[in-house]
Amino acid sequence: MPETTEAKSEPRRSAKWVARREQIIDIAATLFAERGYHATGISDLCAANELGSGALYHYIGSKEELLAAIHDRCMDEVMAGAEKVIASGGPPDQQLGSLGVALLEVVARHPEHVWVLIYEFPALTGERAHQFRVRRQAYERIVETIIENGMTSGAFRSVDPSLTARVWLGMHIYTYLSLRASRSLSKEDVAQPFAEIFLSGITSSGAALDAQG
Amino acid sequence: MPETTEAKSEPRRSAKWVARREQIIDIAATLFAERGYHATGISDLCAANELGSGALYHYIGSKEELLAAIHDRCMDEVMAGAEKVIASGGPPDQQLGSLGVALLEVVARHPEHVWVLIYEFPALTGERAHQFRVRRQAYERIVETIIENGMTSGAFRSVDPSLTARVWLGMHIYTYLSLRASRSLSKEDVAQPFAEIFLSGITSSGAALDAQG
Amino acid sequence: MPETTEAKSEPRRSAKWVARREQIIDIAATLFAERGYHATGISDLCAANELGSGALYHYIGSKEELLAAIHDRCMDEVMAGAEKVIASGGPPDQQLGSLGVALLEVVARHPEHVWVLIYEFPALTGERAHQFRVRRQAYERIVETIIENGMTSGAFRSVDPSLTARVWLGMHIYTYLSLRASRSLSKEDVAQPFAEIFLSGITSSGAALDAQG
Amino acid sequence: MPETTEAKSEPRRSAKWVARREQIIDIAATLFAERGYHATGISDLCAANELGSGALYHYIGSKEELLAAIHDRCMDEVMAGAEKVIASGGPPDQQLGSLGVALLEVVARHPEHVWVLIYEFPALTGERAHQFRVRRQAYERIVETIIENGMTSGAFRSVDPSLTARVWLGMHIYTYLSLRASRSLSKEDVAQPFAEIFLSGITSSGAALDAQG
DNA sequence: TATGAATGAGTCTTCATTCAT
DNA sequence: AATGAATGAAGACTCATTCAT
Repeated sequence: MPETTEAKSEPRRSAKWVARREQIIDIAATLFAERGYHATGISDLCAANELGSGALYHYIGSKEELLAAIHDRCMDEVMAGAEKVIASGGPPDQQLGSLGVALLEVVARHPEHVWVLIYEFPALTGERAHQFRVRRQAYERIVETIIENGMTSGAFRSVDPSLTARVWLGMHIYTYLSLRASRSLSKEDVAQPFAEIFLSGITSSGAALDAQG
Repeated sequence: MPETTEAKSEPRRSAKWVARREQIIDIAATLFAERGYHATGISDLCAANELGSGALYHYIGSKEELLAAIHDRCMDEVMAGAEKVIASGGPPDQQLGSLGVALLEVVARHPEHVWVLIYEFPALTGERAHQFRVRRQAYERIVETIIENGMTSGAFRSVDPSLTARVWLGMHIYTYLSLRASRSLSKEDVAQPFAEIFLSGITSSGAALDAQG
Repeated sequence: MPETTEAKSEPRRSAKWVARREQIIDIAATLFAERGYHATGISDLCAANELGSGALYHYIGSKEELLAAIHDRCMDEVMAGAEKVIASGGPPDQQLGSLGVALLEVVARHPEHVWVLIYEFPALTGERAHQFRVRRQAYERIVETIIENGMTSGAFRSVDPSLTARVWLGMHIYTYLSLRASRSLSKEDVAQPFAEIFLSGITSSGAALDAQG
Repeated sequence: MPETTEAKSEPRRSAKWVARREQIIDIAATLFAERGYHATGISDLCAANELGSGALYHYIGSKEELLAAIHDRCMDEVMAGAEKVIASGGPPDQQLGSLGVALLEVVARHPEHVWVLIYEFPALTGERAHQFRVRRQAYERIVETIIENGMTSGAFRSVDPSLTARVWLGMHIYTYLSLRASRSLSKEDVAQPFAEIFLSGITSSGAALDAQG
């Protein structure tokens, strides 16, 4: 008599459950950053959370969902920061500086999460991988747009916006992470030099560094 | 300065063996870059090489040794290129330009290998992981030294050499790889813009871009 | 003759508790019939009953006890129907017809329960499995006895009583269930044809179908 | 650089591999029939085949594929038998008798396989479940057609072909299996009584049993 | 050189059940 | 009566590696 297949919907969760879940996500981010996603077993996560495997799954759904949660947590904050910067207006060079500060704030707040975001995105599959790519491209587009605006206004010299946006991104994320791995470092130490190097690298002669403190 | 990460008394191998091994390493690099090191199974490698698992192990020793071989292959070429640039002397800004071209040449020649080098180094363990870090630091030191020389000679303004070296590295490797993933791109398209952005970003006012073609 | 498979000193239960338990048993029968006993998890039962797992266990004792309860419920009714038919006497062909109607009435009233009875009895273990076999054999014996009586009285021709009893059983249970799965079907549609096929199949020439409406 | 996803094709297999696989399928059928599909673990299959789990998977693909193989094996033989009977022509009552003998031959040759076929088909999922239903219906259609032909020719009285086909099927499969479970039984012992009961049950008065030996 | 069967520890995940609240 | 977090053994399955041929 096998007939129906019901679709399951996610049950509502208590505040306590949500809090514990976030704790687990953060601990997972640390482990994934230290050892890598594939090298971190469910049993490692259990041990680090002092939870049996069954109880862990009470909170996580699956290992990949955990990875996705780490990604989402960062991306949400990164996008929120970007939107605030865009909303507050100002000249392109100043916007780029603020965007960098906002980005580095997130990276400094959750360096392990960002590390995972950067190095373990190939472990995402299917729809989750797609979603991640879409959001990352949206962010890249924001940077490109500011650069294009700067070119239009004459503040920046003529550059390839897409290539230059990625230079800016690489500088802020990979460089920061790579530095952090070998030195103890605050975002204040780097936001300024990054802005100086990058902005003086793309600013039209004469207009340059005045806006930057 | 090719230095391999093995020590044990290896049996002599025929030229044919060596050639086949290199072929296998290259194919492995492609697969690792496409799917990730952990997601690529021995059976995938067997299929791609049209070889049984026993025969594959004839050539590779172990999966991690294969990964190490990919790393070594890149690093050997990168270090060789760097040494040539250093040996030919010239002013720091010119050296940095040449170093970038040399680096991008390697990346363009073996983009899959470099992708693996960047994204899968956490999969290396023990002595191999250590060796890899040592060599990478040696390269970073070369870049730092050029920057320090430029500061001494007054060509570059006063920057943090270590931080700035990593900006330069990130720009050349991550940025290039990230661009390559979304556009078809030759190294000629990017070496020049990279040099312009970076050098004008760190050059003392007045000295700037004249030396760059 | 309702006999349940439990022995231990059970606490007295309120009428409300008993009512809710029966509700749960019926819902479980539906789920087990749809998806199979093993494929139906406790969490499915919880969801279908809108009850937490703790509360569910308040009523069911264990998953297997639930399965046993489904079995018992059917068997109780089937045996009760059989006893009534035997008690009312009459010639063998007429008794067999009445027995078939009584059996199909139960199957029609609880088709899911019977489906579970037929397809999931291997999931019963130990004493419960034994009890179930004993009761089924008792029913088979009743059918055999009627057939033997018919042979003695000359109404039926000489057949193997055990084999023929099972033909009769298979016809009434499996056939009905199989038909129900593909068509909407009332027991009235089939009780008559079953009796005609079966009785004319075993009746001595000349005596046949007269007794059947 | 994650880009492609290759479709895998089944590798060619040696005769030895195929033979061992069939052995494994047969042993699995026995275990599934004894304990049920869900109650039989991979480790049971390993033990029964004196094989490690890895080696077992070398042959089976998955547990469900094993179940499907058992189903296919039976169905192939059943359908082949049916086609031979159809091809050889003859009057409907004789065809039905031959079909029954052919069916019982398969059931007698692989009783465990057929038991699994009957009781564990709900464990099949997706496309495999669909395929199985399609083939079963095709067989039912063959029986129906013979019955319809008999009605047209006047050999059989007017009955519901679909209902009657299922009576015939239930009689041959469920009844035989049920008998086998409690007695040692050869197909010769039952093919004849089945034919007599069923055919005299549907034959038009006067035409009856003459064709049956 | 090459094969491919075999290994077995290890993977993620599920599940019936219990228990403190 | 009810909740839902926690348990932990067991589930199916994978994988790098070895070895007899």
